Amino acid sequence: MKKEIFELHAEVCKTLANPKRLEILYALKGGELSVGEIVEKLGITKANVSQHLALLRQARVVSTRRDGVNIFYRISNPKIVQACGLMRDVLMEQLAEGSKFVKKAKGI
Amino acid sequence: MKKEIFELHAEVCKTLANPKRLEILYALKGGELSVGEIVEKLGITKANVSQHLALLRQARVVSTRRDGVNIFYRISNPKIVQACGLMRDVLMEQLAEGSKFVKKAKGI
DNA sequence: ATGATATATTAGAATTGTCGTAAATGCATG
DNA sequence: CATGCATTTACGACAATTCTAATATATCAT
Repeated sequence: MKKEIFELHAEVCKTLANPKRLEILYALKGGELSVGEIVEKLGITKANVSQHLALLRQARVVSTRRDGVNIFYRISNPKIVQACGLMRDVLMEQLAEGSKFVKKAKGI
Repeated sequence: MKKEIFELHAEVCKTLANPKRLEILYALKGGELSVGEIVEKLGITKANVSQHLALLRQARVVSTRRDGVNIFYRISNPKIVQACGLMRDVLMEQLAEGSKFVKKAKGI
């Protein structure tokens, strides 16, 4: 019953489970960008950016708009950004906890 | 600078990017469970559940408590659940959109 | 210490993800 | 229609995941 939901959910997570794709998403947080602009901004190969964008598009995490020669990408749903923000929060808390532990271990 | 953050963030996402691990997480939403209870609840091999739990533990998504022979797992941070909830929302919206499209295509 | 139960770890095979190079497509302009 | 620019696709090499089956560790009771 719910198995398919978990699989779809995992697909979405898989799409977010790559540092370059996350970097692309965060670049798009400020508004839509063309492929070329993303390439320039992140310093990744065009082909590679295109491949990652294809995955993001396929998962409907981003949407596109063509303007002449350029194709502009934008984040489809702000909730994706929210979700990423929460995960980042968790990460930051963990890092803070981590340094606390380090300090504790060092007796500071 | 931020590259490491994106990599850590991707690690967290990778941890969530598996249907069985998501199923485990959702099982733990109702409170802590022992490994055996998870195995029973989800119908996955013990070894496999253990492997998935190891990954979740490593990513600090879950925490453990030993009580005699049993080890109880719980979700470390409620924000993880929140994030998953948002992603699921997006998914549901997409599914709704999808059926709308289907209806449109069929002329209903 | 031995056995019984719960959990964890390991090894190896199959599948999947990533990235680079090169070739291909789409669109605009001369 | 030929050329140039933006983007995508194809394909091969390599790394990472996932599963099963077997083995190992930990705890408790006897």
